[in-house]
Amino acid sequence: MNGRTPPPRPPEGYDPHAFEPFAVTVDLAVLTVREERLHVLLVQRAHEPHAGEWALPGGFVLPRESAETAARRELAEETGLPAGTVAGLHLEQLRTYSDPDRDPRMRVVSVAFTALVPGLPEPRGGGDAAEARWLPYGEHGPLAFDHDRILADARERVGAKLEYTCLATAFCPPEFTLGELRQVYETVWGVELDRPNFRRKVLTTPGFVRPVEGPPRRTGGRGKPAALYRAGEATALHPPLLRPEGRSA
Amino acid sequence: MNGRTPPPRPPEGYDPHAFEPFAVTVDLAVLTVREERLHVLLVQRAHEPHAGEWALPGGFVLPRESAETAARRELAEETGLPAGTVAGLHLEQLRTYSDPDRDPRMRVVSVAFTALVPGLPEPRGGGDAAEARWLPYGEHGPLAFDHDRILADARERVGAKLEYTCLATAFCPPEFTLGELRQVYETVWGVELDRPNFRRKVLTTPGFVRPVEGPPRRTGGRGKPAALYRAGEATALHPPLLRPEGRSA
DNA sequence: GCAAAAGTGTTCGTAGTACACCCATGA
DNA sequence: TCATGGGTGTACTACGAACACTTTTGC
Repeated sequence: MNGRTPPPRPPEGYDPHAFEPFAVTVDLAVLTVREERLHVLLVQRAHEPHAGEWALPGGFVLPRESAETAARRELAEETGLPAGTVAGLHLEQLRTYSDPDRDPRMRVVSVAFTALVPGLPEPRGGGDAAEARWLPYGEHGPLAFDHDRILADARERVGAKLEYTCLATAFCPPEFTLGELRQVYETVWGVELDRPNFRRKVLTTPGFVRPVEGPPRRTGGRGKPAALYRAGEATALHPPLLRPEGRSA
Repeated sequence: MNGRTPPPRPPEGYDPHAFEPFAVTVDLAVLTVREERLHVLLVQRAHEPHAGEWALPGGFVLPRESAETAARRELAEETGLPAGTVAGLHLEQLRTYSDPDRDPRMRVVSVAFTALVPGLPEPRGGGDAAEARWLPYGEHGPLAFDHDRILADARERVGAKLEYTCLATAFCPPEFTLGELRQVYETVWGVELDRPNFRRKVLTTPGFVRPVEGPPRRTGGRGKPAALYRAGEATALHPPLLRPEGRSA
């Protein structure tokens, strides 16, 4: 709670400095879609424990910061993106991991976030990480700490949220084609979607996307140029866009 | 993160005792349905700050506990339910609240949980709370700290989860009628559902409920006795059971 | 012309909606 | 007997699934 006076149940007369304190950190599962594959932003650890292993970016929450603020700050530092850009990114709290033994050094409670980013801003390994890179989801060895678990939770959450929210546009640049949007669903879900039906579904959902007025069109390689759209004002999808397995399972 | 070595970005050479530490607590939004209304378990605070005000039950996470463990322990203490019963209750992490100023005394990060309980085990105000009571959702003044926000988040989450999970059975006793199950949906969503359609939907969803073999029937007052069911093995609802507003909004 | 992707149209089946109606019980 | 809630049946409608077909580009 934080409810009753600090002396809660066990320590009668709670002294903040009395016993080993908790550290609070944030971990970031930063996902993007590139080359028809889901990619994760990972950093290579410079120090023990788990030195040399890949891990999720993140860091300590500062004394006067909320976890959300800390997450955005870390994201900006790790990716090298300008603060203004980071401020607009979709960042969402995933859950908190609090196993007493998840970090061998001390008691660390970590608030995990999921961030969805569009383009492919190649990270510049900044900060204190030895290296930061986009790696295809699953094509990295086991991650440090319990980060495999966090990453799996993030992927599952994102997949589920695509069904009933307009979240997919967070993976796309400001202006995108319906083909690109469909790519997001197909990549995250690992399925193929019927193009005509997907198009109808998206266009008939009020507020999901908004056509860009000027008739600019953009080519995605070869084929007919596609109309451009922007994200609409809606956040929820009613009715939802279920993954194909949902119908059979 | 918990990623790199303790000295993360800011504190060069992280000393756990160097500056004011974080305290980590759990807050519990314990919900139940009784008398066709959604009820919340609240405790009356015994000490400052917010002495005398209602608050969500909860408490500090102990040094060797995970947040989940702490939540179950607190739940058992506050409700007076036997540990075995509490072990089987549906407990789910909601989110973590980390605003630096949410507790005036010190820096407290709280992991909030939602618990869904069936019957009406009248709490015995145990523990250190002055009093613990079930109060109808909304019929309590403003809660202490940011507990109004937590409670609202919990209700919203539960309402949404009823749509695509089998969570509703967590509000019911081990054996229940379809009328009782429908009551859960109607109470949480605040709508009326068509009885015949609800029945079909539930019965045709594989694994949602399982009929109790022996033809025991139970009366819910007057009217025809209803068949009894138990929760099935399924956890997800495919396709979902959308709230009526979902179709029009 | 051919391949590839966008965009339009149509058919079909499933599932949700809105009812009407019968059944079993308590007062 | 009536009120109340359980249980069954049915017609209507909406929406997703599947697929045929046209259009516009690059090679």
